[in-house]
Parts: sequence; C-alpha cells; structure tokens
Amino acid sequence: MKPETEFMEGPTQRQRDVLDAVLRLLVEEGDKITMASVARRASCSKETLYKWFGDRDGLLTAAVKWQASKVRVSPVDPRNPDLQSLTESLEGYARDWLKVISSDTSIALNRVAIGHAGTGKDNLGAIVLENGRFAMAKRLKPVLEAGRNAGLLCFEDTETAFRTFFGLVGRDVQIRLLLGDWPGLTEAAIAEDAARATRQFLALYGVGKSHSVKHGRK
Amino acid sequence: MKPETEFMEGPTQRQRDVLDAVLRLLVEEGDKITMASVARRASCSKETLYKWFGDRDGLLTAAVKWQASKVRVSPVDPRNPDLQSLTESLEGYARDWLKVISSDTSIALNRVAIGHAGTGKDNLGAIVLENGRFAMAKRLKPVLEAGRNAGLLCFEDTETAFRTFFGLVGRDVQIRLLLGDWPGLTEAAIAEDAARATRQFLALYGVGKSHSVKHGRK
DNA sequence: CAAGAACCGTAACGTACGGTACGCGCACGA
DNA sequence: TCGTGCGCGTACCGTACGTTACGGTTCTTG
Repeated sequence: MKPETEFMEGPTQRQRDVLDAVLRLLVEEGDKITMASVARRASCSKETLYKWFGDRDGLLTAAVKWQASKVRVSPVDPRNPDLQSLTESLEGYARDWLKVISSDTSIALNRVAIGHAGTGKDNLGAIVLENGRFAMAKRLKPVLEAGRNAGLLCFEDTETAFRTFFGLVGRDVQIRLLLGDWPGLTEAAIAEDAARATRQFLALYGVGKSHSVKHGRK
Repeated sequence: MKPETEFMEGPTQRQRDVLDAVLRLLVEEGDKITMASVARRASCSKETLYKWFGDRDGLLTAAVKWQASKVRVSPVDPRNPDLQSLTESLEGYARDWLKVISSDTSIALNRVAIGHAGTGKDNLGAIVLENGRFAMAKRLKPVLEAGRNAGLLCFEDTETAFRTFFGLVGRDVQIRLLLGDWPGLTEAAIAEDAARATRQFLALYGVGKSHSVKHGRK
C-alpha cells in the first residue's frame, strides 16, 4: 500500500519526469489511465511504479502533490496599499485564479479528485482543495486585511469577504469547464473578467467616495 | 448500443423504479456501481437492463435524464414586481439553487457526469449542465428583465447579470461539496446565504435610493 | 385455458487491468 | 575486473465486471 520511503526530500528528477508523464496522460485520458499506459509513456517498468508509489492511488496522489508543488506563486503582500495598488493586487489574483482553473491540468486533476471523492478511498479531494481554493484564501486574506487596515475596505469577517470575491471571480466557470462545457476563456476574457470582478468587489466592500453599501448580517 | 425504442413516451413505472434504484446506488457508491448491483437492488435481471437501456452508459444517461425530469420547478414570473417581490423572488431562487446543489443526488450526479466528461464517450456533462446551470438561467432571466423593466434593476447584458448572481449565490460551495469538503449547509445557513447574495446583487445592480454603482465594461 | 411474450435469477464468457515475478542490461564502487 | 543493485521490458496471475445466454416463472391476450 505504501512505498518504503514516502520520499521525504521530494521526488528525484526521474520520479518527477514520471509524474509529469502521469499529469500529461491525465489530461489526455482522464481517470482511465492504466498503470501500463503510464509505464509505457514514462519509459519505465510497472514494477518501478509500484516500488516508488505503492499502488495506483499512491501514484495519483503523488502526481497531484507534485502538480501542487509546482504552482506555488509569489506571495506578494502589499503592506500599506493605496486604492490603486489594492485594485491591481485583486485583479492580479483574479487573473491568476482564472488562468489556473481554466488550465488543462487543473481541469483534469479536479476531475479525478472529484471522481475519487465519492469513494472515500483516498483524500485527493482534500489535497486539491488545500492547494486550490484554500491556498488562494491564504494568499488573498492578508491583502484584504491590509486593505481594511488602510481604510480602503470594510468588512467584518475576512472569510466571508474572500468567499464573495471568489464567487465574483469564478461564477459558473469552473463547473462548466469540469462538465465539459467551453466558456471560451481567452487571455483577454480573463483580464476583463478579473477587472469586472474586482470592480464589483470594491463596489460591495470598498469604502469609496460616492457610496458605502451595507452588507452585515440580517 | 441503443435499445430498439428510446422510450419515446418516457419510462414506464417499472423503469422509473429501476432508475430510482440507480440514483440511490449512485449516491451510495458513486461511479463504481455495477450492472449486477443495479440488478440486485432493483430486483430485475441484467438482461432486462440491457434490453431497456442498451449498455451501462445508456443506463447512466437514462438515470440522469430521469432525475432531470423530476426537478422541474414552478416557473414563477412576476410581471410587474416591486422591490419587495423582486427581492423575495431572488432569494427564493437562491435558496432553491443552494438546496439543489447541496443535495446528495445532485452531488453524486455531478460527480459521475464530471468523471465522464473527460472521456467524451457520452454527453452526461451536457445533460447535467442543461438541467442545472442553464435551466436556472432560463428561469431567472425573465425575473431579472422584469425587474429592469420595472426600473428596479439596471444592467446591459442579462447573461452577465445572471452569472454575477450565480457567483454570489454559489461562491465556493459546489466545488467544495464535489471535492468532498463539507461546508455545512443547514437550512438556516442556506436562507442566510440566499439573503446575503440577494442583498449583494441588489447593491450591484439595483437602482436604489442611496446609491448607483457603475458596472459597465471598461 | 393455451400460447407467447416479458422478465427474473444465475451461470458463463471474454477482456481489461491491478499487481507480481523474473531475466537482462547497465552503471558504479572495490 | 567483478560483483551488486537499480531499473527496464515482459510475461504472468487473479479478479472484477460488462455482456451474453439460458432455464424457469409470471403476466397478457385471445
């Protein structure tokens, strides 16, 4: 079930190559990839796969973690932002997020994680969530709170504010992509969506000159 | 691949019972349900399953369509709403939607549809999308436009306005549920979320007394 | 009631795939 | 130079499951 050493220092170069092959196959064939197809594509033997990753689930888990470790982005945290830099930060995060969720790899990974979420056999769903939605929250919350400290934003609960931003950015995009629909997210469309979401978020939570919108609980 | 008659008048009572059994099994076991387990649960023979539904995919497709046909809801369309009734309509739709996407059946169905979306073998994804996200749009758009005609809302593109509402209502709920997370949607939480989403939507698109927020394109 | 269809339960078949075993080549250290 | 070990390729095994076939039972219809 488990390899002797759960490579505590990260996978070796060769292992990383194998995991990249898994990711590519996942994009092409989805969850119906077979151990044999992985071995063929990665030019390694099945025995090696089992020695390194334990079993099929271990291989999938390792691939998901490997992908997660690749997408770490720069955690910029503007200390004392003005409205301009806050807006740019939010737009940047929104663009990054839309780019991620519309990428082939993310779609494929989310699909297999969702497929496995029903079985309870592994925790792929938790891993994807941790490195997707929750990682984004961790990155963004300091920005939101900095904006509040600077008197630019007004909210009580950071989590609620973040989730609102998340909804304004993502809308129906992710579910449509996962279900095979194609919302057509070009670079330009992403930029426009990010700008719109940021504008709407600031309209709701911004302490602007012309308006202040209530949004406390009932 | 296809049964002789694609039951043009809808499934018979017995067939509906079988499909209900499929739905129940889908909730319990996800996509790993077997033809044998369905036959056992539904007390029918495998031969009958193949005669009625062609093959495994046909059975799954029929089950998804059957579920879709069950959730048709009342298409209320307030003709000349005031702010009060518009708010209530929006909140009602939001509550319905949250209730649907957090139901066991919806989660299970979305999971199998997403799992199949990678393969291109069938169009489960399209069916789910058509009866989920797109059906909601079709129901809600007349309400939004009635609100605009009554001078309560202001937007250019109905689709864009709808997607904003969709995002404000759903936020991260659906993806978290699909990935096995449990946001804890009680009846009360749903009501509160629906109210908050409606409030935020009206803040963005409402022609209220105290403010008018710009949201046109750049 | 008789004849035939529909359907149930189960056995059987073929295949795909996860997992294992083994032989060979190649690199590296003594 | 000779082990020694890692990893590639491949053959093999067991099982699960989709699909088909068949005998027996119940339901419909004339």
